[in-house]
Amino acid sequence: MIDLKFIRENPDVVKSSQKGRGEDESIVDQVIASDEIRRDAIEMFEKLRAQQNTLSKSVGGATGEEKAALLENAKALANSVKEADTKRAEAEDHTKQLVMKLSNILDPAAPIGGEADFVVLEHIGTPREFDFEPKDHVELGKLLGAIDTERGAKVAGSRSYYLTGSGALLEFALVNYAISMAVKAGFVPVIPPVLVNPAAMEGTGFLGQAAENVYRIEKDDVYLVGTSEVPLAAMHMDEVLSGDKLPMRYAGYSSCFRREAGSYGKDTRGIIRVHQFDKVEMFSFCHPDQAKEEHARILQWEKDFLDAMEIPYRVIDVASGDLGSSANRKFDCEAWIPTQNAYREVTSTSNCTEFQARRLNIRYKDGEGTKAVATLNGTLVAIPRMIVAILENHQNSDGTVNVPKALQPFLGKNRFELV
RNA sequence: GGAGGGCUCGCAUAGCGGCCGAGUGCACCGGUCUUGAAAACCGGCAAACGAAAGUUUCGUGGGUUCAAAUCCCACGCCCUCCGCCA
Repeated sequence: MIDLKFIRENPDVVKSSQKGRGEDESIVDQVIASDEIRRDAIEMFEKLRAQQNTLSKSVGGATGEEKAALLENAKALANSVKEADTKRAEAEDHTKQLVMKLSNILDPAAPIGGEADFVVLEHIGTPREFDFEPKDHVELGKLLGAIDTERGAKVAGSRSYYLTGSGALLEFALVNYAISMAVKAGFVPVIPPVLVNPAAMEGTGFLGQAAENVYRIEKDDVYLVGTSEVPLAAMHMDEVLSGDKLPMRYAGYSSCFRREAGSYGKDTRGIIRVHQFDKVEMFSFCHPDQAKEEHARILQWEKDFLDAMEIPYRVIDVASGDLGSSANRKFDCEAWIPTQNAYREVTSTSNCTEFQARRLNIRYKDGEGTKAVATLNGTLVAIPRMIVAILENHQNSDGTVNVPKALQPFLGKNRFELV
């Protein structure tokens, strides 16, 4: 949610941001018109209410005829108050609905355009030259007894899989490495609920355009989260944080559930795009003035992780049209996937500035008052995609796979053998 | 799933339909006193919007009333007991 006052004072900024995203800019004028009605309605209501309060107080002290007369007046006034209150509520509701339609204001530095208009910020590492035909992760997963997509489909449908043997061990190693790295960096490790209520889902912005990708358990009115960003952000919903404790950083480990509606036919082979996976997510509540620096730090931790996995990757500055509605800027790390001859997204970090916090009512307090915090999120490791990257990049001609040095202590071996 | 109890300012509690945005204790902040500290005493201390007047907030939402923390209804959460259960 964008600050209403900001919209009122800077309509052009909001409009050009909407335009940059390819979204409706006329909402801005609608908001401003609705806001005027809203403010008038509030003023009207508050005036009448003040009158009513005074009058009501005098009724208590009065007696006899005087009291009867006062009551007469008070009754009439009560009706106008009720009417004015209804109008006020409607106007506030209407305005809020409009404001909620607006996406976060773009960082002016974000590239403008659609999915293909990203800017490559840097390349790290060099894609390996194979002196044999590299196998893809599905084949390697079979040879190593690490991934079983066939039985996954049998039991749970398409885009489902079993991680077995080395695959399961690799997940534990990745998670352990990620969590120990996060703890060293000062993150509080968290195992959050993955079943959340509508307020949490709505507040983090996943019931808008992203709603079709969310699993909902209708009977109990709860949702399965697609990322622990949801429970981590909502953890401090309706709270006032103390300014001197910022930034507050959490590393959440959870399963993530995604319907993947609208991605039929995309990445149907293997475990690049699945309905359920585990992920370690970084989340930070920070001072709005420091959000950009924090964003850079989170990106650096993502890079550190990929460096440790010894995987070649590039960092892109995601274009405006491809940002989530809460993000004002987003960087993706894309790992080199040899058999696809392409870089594919493995981690992603978004700066949501105060947008998400306003929706969730999360503020901080310092000497200057109480204001919305900034929230940022970033993937430390999303298991399946990292497994794909590791298997494909570190494979040997016989199908065995070398374990990156950083993971060796967690696995107790330096190579995954064939089964 | 069944039965009961509860949700008020950081914590603990008081609260008769109007004198309650709300008392008390603890904690906290400032001061006096003290070589320093403790104790004692004095003062302050919920939040949001607003330039201010003022408005809103006693779990949430509705209702009754001129007037609701206080009465009524629904929901949520917490606690205790029984049943079931990893």
